[in-house]
Amino acid sequence: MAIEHAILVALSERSASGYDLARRFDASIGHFWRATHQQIYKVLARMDENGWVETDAVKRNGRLDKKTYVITPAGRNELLRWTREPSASDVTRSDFTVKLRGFADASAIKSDTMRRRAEHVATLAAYEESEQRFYPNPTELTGADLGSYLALRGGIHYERNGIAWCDEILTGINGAEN
Amino acid sequence: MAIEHAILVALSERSASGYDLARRFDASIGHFWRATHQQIYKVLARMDENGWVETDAVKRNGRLDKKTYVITPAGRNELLRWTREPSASDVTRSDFTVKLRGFADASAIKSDTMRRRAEHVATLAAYEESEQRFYPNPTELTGADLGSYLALRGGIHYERNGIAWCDEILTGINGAEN
DNA sequence: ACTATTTATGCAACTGTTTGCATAAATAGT
DNA sequence: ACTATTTATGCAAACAGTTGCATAAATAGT
Repeated sequence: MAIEHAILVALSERSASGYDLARRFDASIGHFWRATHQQIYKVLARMDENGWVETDAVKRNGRLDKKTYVITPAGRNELLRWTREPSASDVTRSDFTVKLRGFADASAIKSDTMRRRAEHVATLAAYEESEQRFYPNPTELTGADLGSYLALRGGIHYERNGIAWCDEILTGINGAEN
Repeated sequence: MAIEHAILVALSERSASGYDLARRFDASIGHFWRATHQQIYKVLARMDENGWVETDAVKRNGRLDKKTYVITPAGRNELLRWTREPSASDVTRSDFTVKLRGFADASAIKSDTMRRRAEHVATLAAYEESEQRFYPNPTELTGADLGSYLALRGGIHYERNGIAWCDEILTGINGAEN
């Protein structure tokens, strides 16, 4: 009930092959919804049966056809229907929080926290670069551009928050050592 | 590679039956790892085979035995081994972010955002109450208590961040309407 | 020329998770 | 007394997602 919709959003921005979609999931959409190419191909086939997407398959002698998927009116309709449903609250399945709560090895948690902090810093830098590059005038955005911008802002908030939490964890662990 | 560990953490705090665990997952651990009772029973059986937990089954004539699960030394060992592994970065599968990015219906997104904001406010209030009640002197915490406290702090950060993002989304959408 | 990577698609097997169903005693509410 | 809820466990089917494998042409690097 969900990767379908992520694919519909991607295809509503621009038509793409399964391969293209896999790369777009790796790049931007993957920040909030990861998917492998195998999974994408499987789901695309199902969506084709549902009539949410159409494909113009290009024969390539010997090889499997190259298919570009296009969202259909029925697909846009489904996207709209789903958008109007209240969204389920996202339960972050957090390995790290489980680990922290268990607190089985303080020094291992400390180094893992430092590693994660560095990841957050790197991702934040990438997001902020995108923000500057693609959205220099955020107050003028409308429609899908506004949506993409606000999604990116969510990522920025998320990473900053992650850094602040890591710092608090490190302070807490260091404090307990004395 | 994960619900097992969440159960080990829960059992390291205190032994419990499958039913108890399901309730504890509903209450506190469920904030970062949801699990149904069916899943918990299945995983407990597997963990028993692995020797990570032991059970003292109490015969109850006619009914299924009542089982209390206790973590074994092998279980504690596995918890320690896992704690020392670097944790996978949590990919929040966020329905809402997909929806926001698609931006298929601004007014639906606006009301969904308001609804989510209210949820964040309510959860934050519950977390803050726990914080005051159970951790009045955070600087004095050590070991598992410190871990639980820092996990709770993560939840507080997460909810505050969620509220801030919702506010930004609402400002953005309202701005675009004029 | 040879080699490695990228483009491009997909099946199969496995693991994980959810949903629906079933059972049944104990307890609390009316 | 009757009814509803809570306690307590679990199977089975369906669905979702991951991992491993396979194919093969085009392109880029040495």
